[in-house]
Amino acid sequence: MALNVRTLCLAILSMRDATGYEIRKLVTEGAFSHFIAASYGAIYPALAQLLTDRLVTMREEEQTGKPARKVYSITAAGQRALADALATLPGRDIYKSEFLLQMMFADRLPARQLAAIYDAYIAMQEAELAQLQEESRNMPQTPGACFVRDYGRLMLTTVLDFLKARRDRLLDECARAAQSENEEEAS
Amino acid sequence: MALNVRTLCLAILSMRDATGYEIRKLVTEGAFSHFIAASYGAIYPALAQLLTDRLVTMREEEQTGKPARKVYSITAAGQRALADALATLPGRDIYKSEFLLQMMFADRLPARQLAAIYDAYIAMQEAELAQLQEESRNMPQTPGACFVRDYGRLMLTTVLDFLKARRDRLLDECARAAQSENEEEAS
DNA sequence: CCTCACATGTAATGAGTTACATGATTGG
DNA sequence: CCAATCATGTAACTCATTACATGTGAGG
Repeated sequence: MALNVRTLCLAILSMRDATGYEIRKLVTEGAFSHFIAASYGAIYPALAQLLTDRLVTMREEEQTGKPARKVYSITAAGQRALADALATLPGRDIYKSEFLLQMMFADRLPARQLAAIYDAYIAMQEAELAQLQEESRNMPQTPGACFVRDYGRLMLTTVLDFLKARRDRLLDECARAAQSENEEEAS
Repeated sequence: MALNVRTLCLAILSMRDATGYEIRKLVTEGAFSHFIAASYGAIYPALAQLLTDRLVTMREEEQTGKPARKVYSITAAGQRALADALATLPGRDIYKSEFLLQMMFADRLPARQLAAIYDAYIAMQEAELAQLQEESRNMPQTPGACFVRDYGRLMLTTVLDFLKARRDRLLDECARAAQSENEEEAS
């Protein structure tokens, strides 16, 4: 079985108790955000499912005003299910990059736009690196977490170096390619 | 509109005419395979849609025995639609890594299994790099294609260096963590 | 005053995967 | 003789996203 939101919730709950809201935060802004995604519409039903399967338990904490927090904890059965799921994951990555597709056709894009897309991507990666740095401070120091953090840091700095080094060359080559294409059309 | 199979087909057809079968090969084994995925069940309907929208044309080439090849070509309207789609892509990457999730919980995995997962992943990345190298030879030499190829090469070699350098350290740390956890349980 | 953060959840919708169905030719 | 390659396509199904629905308290 491939990675799904249920397994993801189980994994997070194995580190600490959490509410659906907190899980979403971890997944969108926390240590997991760099290699995983999940929305409310997936997380809440997943937690409900885990509860009926008795892989987690839930306690409600009343609050004034806000709806009661539903804090989930993993059970022993959940720990076993997680270990099992982790072990049987096919372990293949899914990488979909709109940016690389755009770059593949860089010479078809108007020069102005290409530069804009490129710089926006650099900014995105830089933001991601900054966030990773931020997270590193209040992150559990398990060997796995450190490994993943270092992995992310290396990848991001490598990408950024490459992007910055190659920027002008790419823009230049694309300008030339567009020019020679125009000449061909004219002839 | 985010990246979908229709846009992907259009993009490939803008480089050269192709059949659905050929598009799938490009996407699973070719230059696009490193940052995109699509199955028959998505490609054939996408081509049919593009045809009714007149963004591509189709000619059948009869063959003895096999079903007729349906060779698709992009139209002028298709070129425009592609340029438009490429320009308006949000340009965000989707990266889902089961491997990194597994690594996040490396100390929970049996040592034997962790090593197996790790080495299998290295082998996978190595295969991917070899394939990229292979492709490079009969690849179009546009600035975009070269950029993407160099990008992929750099990322893969960087990952591989990291994975190989960190292997023994990770295994060691996880063994220690597992040991101290056992001691805690015993006390 | 308005927006953000907190906090839960559902329903409609979309997009693509998996598995099936069919069938000839070629190479080991 | 068996597996792989070529070649098209459909239907059932899974999975998750988006948008909606609801409501308070705090801070600028």
